[in-house]
Amino acid sequence: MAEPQRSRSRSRASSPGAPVELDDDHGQPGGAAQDQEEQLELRRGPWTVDEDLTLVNYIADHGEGRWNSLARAAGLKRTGKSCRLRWLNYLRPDVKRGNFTADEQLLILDLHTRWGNRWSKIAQHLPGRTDNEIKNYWRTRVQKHAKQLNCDANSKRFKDAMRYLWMPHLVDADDHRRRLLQAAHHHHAADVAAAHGLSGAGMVTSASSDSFATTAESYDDVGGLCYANLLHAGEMAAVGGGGGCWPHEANHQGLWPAAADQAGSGGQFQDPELSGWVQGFSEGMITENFWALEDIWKIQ
DNA sequence: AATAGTCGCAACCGCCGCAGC
DNA sequence: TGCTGCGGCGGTTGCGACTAT
Repeated sequence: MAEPQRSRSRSRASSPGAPVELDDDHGQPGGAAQDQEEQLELRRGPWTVDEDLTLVNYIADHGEGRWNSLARAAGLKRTGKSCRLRWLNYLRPDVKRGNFTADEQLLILDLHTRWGNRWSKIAQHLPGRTDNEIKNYWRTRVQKHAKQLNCDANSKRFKDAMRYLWMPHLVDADDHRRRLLQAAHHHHAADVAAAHGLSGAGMVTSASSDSFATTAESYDDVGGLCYANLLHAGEMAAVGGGGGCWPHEANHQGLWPAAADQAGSGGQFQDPELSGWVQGFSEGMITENFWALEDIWKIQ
């Protein structure tokens, strides 16, 4: 799928943010002299705070769309494309920042297995995440690990490793985290209830530590929603055709073999070259803090 | 403390498809 | 039907931040 690299000049190498002459952008036709004058003024490179404010305020007043005319009307010396990208990837109020949760990682792996590099399509299933962010995640994290395994990220071998090792453990991590959360909630509820001489049943409390609070927020806000998206059978059927082979779904139906089983005899994952890695993977995963992607791979 | 190497992210690029004329 | 402009997409890369030596 990798497209051959196209030769091009990279203007960003010279003085970021400085006005430069556009050499190509069919959104900027080079016909009229006035247009050429405007093109000479166009900026590239990192956005300034003032530019961000201008764009945000303009969109707040007038809404999105018609990016080229928006850029001109707002007085931004940027291409419409640049404005659109900045808004969608960074300024949009619902854009979510920070590390991907285990849920999100799992979802990305799932959807990439199914759709390949259809980043925008994948992003539609991760609320608040942009295709650019997902693409970056894949290229920097996932492909790095594929490289560590000496296989291509798009190869069957790596996909098998993902399907039978990585994804099950991410699910385990979520289950583990869910249990911890429940325990934390229950524990806290019980404490409060005891203090008030009440039964803890049915009480809704916040987690009792910062880490739990963070985890709870990310899980409830993101993971639950993602799972809800994923586990709608109708959607899955529409998405893939034959949803029965859907690893995530199968796992939740109790049909998905555990990684340890795969590492041993009789599993579907029997790549001899990865057997050592698999063994280490299986033996090293029983820890308290194993939902970070990096942790999963560190044990190799 | 200085330097080299690596990583992650923001932003750019060209290509493609669609809509309007 | 062909042309033009635009929005969207996936691929790529420059650069700052971080880490290792």
